[in-house]
Amino acid sequence: MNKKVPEGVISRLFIYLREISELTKMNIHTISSAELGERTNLSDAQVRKDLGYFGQFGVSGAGYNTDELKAALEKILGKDSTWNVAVVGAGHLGSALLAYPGLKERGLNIVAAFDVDARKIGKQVKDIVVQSIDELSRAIPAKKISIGIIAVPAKEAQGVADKLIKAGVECILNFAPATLIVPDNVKVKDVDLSRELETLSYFLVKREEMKK
Amino acid sequence: MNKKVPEGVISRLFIYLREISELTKMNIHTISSAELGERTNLSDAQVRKDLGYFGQFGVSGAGYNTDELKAALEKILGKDSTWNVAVVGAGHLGSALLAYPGLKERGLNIVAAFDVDARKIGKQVKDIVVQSIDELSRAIPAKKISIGIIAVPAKEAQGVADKLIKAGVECILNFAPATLIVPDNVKVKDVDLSRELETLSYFLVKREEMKK
DNA sequence: CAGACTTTGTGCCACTTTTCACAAAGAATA
DNA sequence: TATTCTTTGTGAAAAGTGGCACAAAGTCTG
Ligand SMILES: NC(=O)c1ccc[n+]([C@@H]2O[C@H](COP(=O)([O-])OP(=O)(O)OC[C@H]3O[C@@H](n4cnc5c(N)ncnc54)[C@H](O)[C@@H]3O)[C@@H](O)[C@H]2O)c1
Ligand SMILES: NC(=O)c1ccc[n+]([C@@H]2O[C@H](COP(=O)([O-])OP(=O)(O)OC[C@H]3O[C@@H](n4cnc5c(N)ncnc54)[C@H](O)[C@@H]3O)[C@@H](O)[C@H]2O)c1
Repeated sequence: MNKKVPEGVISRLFIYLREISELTKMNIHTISSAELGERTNLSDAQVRKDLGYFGQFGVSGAGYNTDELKAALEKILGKDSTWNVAVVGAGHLGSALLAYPGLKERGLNIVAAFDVDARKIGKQVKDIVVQSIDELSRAIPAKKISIGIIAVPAKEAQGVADKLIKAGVECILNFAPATLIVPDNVKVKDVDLSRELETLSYFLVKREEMKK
Repeated sequence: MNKKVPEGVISRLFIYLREISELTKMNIHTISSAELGERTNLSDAQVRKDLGYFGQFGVSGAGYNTDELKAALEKILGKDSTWNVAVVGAGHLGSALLAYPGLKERGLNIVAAFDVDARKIGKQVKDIVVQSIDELSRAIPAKKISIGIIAVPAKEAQGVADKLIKAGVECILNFAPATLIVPDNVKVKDVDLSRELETLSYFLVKREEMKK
C-alpha cells in the first residue's frame, strides 16, 4: 500500500463525508457508490476508487453502511483533531470569515485576527478581537496557530505571508490575487475569486464565438 | 489547429495576464518564459506550452514583449467584453462581494443582488440596492445577467440555482457547501472555502503522522 | 439452500496534462 | 559578417487521472 494519494481524492472525501453526514442525520444507514455518486455529481467508479485508496469499507451486493463510512472518513481525514487559524486582514472578506460558524463546526478554530488599520484594531467579531499586526509574531506561536488566512490587498500579501511563515505557520489560504513565494515546507492554497469568475466568463466568450 | 484547450490553461493565462500587467506598469517591456514562470510558481515549459495553444508570441533569444503579450492575452481571454453578474444572498459573503471593486475592474459587473430577508432588502452597497428574491425572475433577463453567484445557506442553494437557471443564467459561482444538480448547458463552479481549509488541515494531519 | 441479482474492489486501458529536450530562430558581440 | 549565446516552439516521453468492465463477494427470494 502507501501509494501517493492525489489531492483531488482528499478533496472529494470531504464531499462524501458531507453527504454521508446528511444521510445519517436522515436515518439512512446504507448507500451504494452509484447513489453517492449521483448525489455528488461524480461517477460510481470514482467513489469506489477514491475510497479504495484507504481500504475496503463496502459490502458487496449491499453498499456502504453510512455510520461506518462516516466514522472511517472522519478518521482518515483527521476530523478528531482541531486546528487553530489566524485571519490577517479584517476587511470585508476577513470579517465574513470571522463571522462564519461553519469553520468551527469542522474543527477549524479562528483564534486570532490581525490588521494594520487603527480603525479595525480592537473591533470584535464574535469572540475574536482584532489585534495589531505587530502582535502577530508573538500571538502565532503563543496560540499554537498553524494555518494563516491572508485577506489583505494583493500588494501586501507577500509581506504578510513572510510574517506568518516566520512566526511558524505551516499552511496558508491566500485570498489575494497575487503569487506567493514561500519555502517548500509551507503549503499554500490560493482562492482567487476573481479568477474563478473570469474563467466562467471565458466560457461565455467561447459560447458567443460558437454562435457565430 | 483548434485542439481542445484545457481549463487549467485558461486559468493560468489569467495569472500570466495579471503578472504581465504588473510588469507593464513597472515599465518592463520584455520577459522570458523562465522569468514569468518564476514569478507565477510555474515552469518555463508550462508557460510556453500554455501560450502555444493560441499562437506564437515570443521572440527567440529575447523572450516576450510584455505590451504585445498583454494585448494578446486580453484578446484571447475576451477582456474587451464585460459581463453582468447577480449575487443571491446579501449576507456576510454576498456583501463582501458587493463591496469589492476588483470584479468591475475585470469586466465583471455586479448589477443586482437578491435576498429573502426583509432586513436585507433595500440595503444599499455601493450602487446596488438589494432586491427581493421574488424580483429575480424579472430582473435577470431585464438586466441581461448571465452569471449568478450563490451566497446563501447550503440548504437554500439548490432552490436558488433552479431560480437562476430558469431566469436564464448560464454560469453559476457557488459558495454554498452543497452539490448543485444543473442541466448540461449550465456551467457551475464551486468555491468551497471550508473544504479548502480542510484540505490544508489534512496536510497537517499527514505531517503529524509522519513525525511519528 | 440454490439460483438470480446487486454491488464492491481493482486491474487495465484511454485520455489528459506536464515535463523533457533540442532544433531553429533570433539577439548580442566583436 | 561570423560566431556565440539565449530563448522560443514543439514533438515525444512521462506522469497523472478517471473510466470501463468484470470476477468475486455478498444479498435476496422463493
Ligand atoms: N471582498 C471580496 O469579495 C473579494 C473578492 C475577491 C478577492 N478579494 C481579495 O481579498 C483580499 C481582501 O479583500 P477585502 O475585500 O476584504 O479587502 P478590504 O480592503 O475590505 O480589507 C483588507 C484589510 O486588510 C488590511 N490590511 C492592509 N494591509 C495590511 C497588512 N499589511 N497587514 C494586515 N492587514 C492589512 C486593511 O486594513 C483592511 O482591513 C484582497 O486581496 C482582495 O483582492 C476580495
Ligand atoms: N462567510 C464566510 O466566510 C463563508 C465561508 C465559507 C462558506 N460560506 C458559505 O457561503 C454561504 C453564505 O455565507 P454567509 O456567511 O454570507 O451567510 P449569511 O447567513 O451571512 O448570509 C446568507 C444570506 O442569504 C440569505 N438567504 C437565505 N435564503 C435565501 C434564499 N432562498 N434566497 C435568497 N437569499 C437567501 C439570508 O437572508 C442571508 O442574508 C453559505 O452557504 C456559507 O456556508 C461562507
